Amino acid sequence: MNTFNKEERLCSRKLIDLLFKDGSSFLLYPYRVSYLLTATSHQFPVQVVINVSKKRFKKAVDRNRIKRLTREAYRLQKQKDLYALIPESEKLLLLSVQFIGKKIYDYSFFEKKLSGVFKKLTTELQVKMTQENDQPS
RNA sequence: AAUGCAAGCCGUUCUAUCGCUGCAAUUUAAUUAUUGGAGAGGAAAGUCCGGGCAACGCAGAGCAUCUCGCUUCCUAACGGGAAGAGGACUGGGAUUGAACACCCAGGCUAUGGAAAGUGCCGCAGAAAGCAUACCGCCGAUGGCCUGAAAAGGCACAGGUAAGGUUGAAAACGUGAGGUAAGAGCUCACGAGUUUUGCCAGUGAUGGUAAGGCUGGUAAACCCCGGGAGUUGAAAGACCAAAUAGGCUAACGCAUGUAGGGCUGCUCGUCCGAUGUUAGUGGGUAGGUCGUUAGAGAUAAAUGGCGACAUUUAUAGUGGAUUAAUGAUAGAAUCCUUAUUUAUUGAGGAACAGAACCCGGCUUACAGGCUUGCAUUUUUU
RNA sequence: GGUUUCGUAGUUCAACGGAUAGAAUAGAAGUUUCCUAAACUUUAGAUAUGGGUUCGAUUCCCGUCGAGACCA
Repeated sequence: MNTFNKEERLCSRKLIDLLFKDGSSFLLYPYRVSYLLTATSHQFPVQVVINVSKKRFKKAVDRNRIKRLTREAYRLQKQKDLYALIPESEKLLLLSVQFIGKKIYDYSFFEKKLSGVFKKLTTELQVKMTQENDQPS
């Protein structure tokens, strides 16, 4: 299902603080992505926050448009690109997508870049998990 | 018909697919599922004013602080609006040798008081306000000299703001009298201002008669009159587990002492230290309410110059909270550009996004429509 | 969402309502030096913006634009 309702958004203030304090991040223009794996289980495997800086885009119309385009791209791609590649179902992935570009692009641009973000994210996660598995043993 | 100005209104539309947030009905263990219907603005913006609403405070009085300032009306209220009054300005007319005053039109106007007091008015200029007199004028009166006297001379005491240069501004302007020379010192005409009386007007004010006064500046201090308690939905109310211990009541201590509260201050006024017992239950994170039917909207009639008011009828209700109102495809409409002038291709869709709610103000705005006024051209 | 402060040369700061807005640095040109630095001389450069009050505004008043700070 290509849904995107409230359970898939990251709303808890505590979890957001935790994400920005302890999470790791990478940069893939025009996005800055932060992520953190937690042990709590949830209805959906990922909760996401989409973020546009008020300093870069002064007008609320521009900010709204970027957020809507990003959200649309996320909604349509998450099922096959993201959920399929995340291995463990008991864990919850906290995700933050910040837009740091200078201007507004077409929808196709957002679609392409977000799929790139998903690929990079999954590879990084796999590396992390193999490290965690190695350490205790 | 075109152009310009002013006012008002609108400010992309339709179809399909995939989604988001409320609402109603049915349904479910469960916002679980189905169906239906709804979902940004004229400025939602700036946060510049005024309110509603809420909490805190309040025996009461004064001071300070901030703010407003022609009149009448509208409004819940306003620093907003309507209609007027005055003012300087611009254009035209008339008058004249030329202008001012006068008449008409236009937009503008924070417009109480300079006759309570204080300050300031650089440079220039004699002087910027009780005129400390540079040039000039006079020297009547006093002084000195000549002379018998009449008179004349000197320019020493002094008098003088009419004339000169300066400046944004020069002691209200012009003319006459007056005088040694002069001076609103006096008179006539005129300018402004103010007090009183009469007339017109609800009133600001205007007209008129008499009296007084005459540099500017109050968006300098200030004076006069009106208004304002403070803080803002991150206000505030409710729900609920664990832990430190705040508050209330009674008794005791103490006897209104130290200290504290009451908007910034003062007067004034209220509470009032440690202990024991009993009761109640705060902060933090989360949720629900506050939260959307309102000083509402549209239309008609009536009243009013108008802002607006009254009555009747009609239609229906955005409500998110890391924050919904969207994306893609196609078609239509409009604009720009290139090729061509049948057309075809490419690009684009003004300003801008609710955050408790209203009334204003200010600012941004592609394009279109309506009305009024002005100018030009064409036709009759 | 609310409260509040401030805009002056490229930069950091001055300036009772009063001649042409000042200083330090940075820039440009020149002197000096074999060359550079230092030193010296000269020079260009600004009141955020639109109105108003006043004879006169960086300063006073009002409206825009922009930049900060604070309130959980």
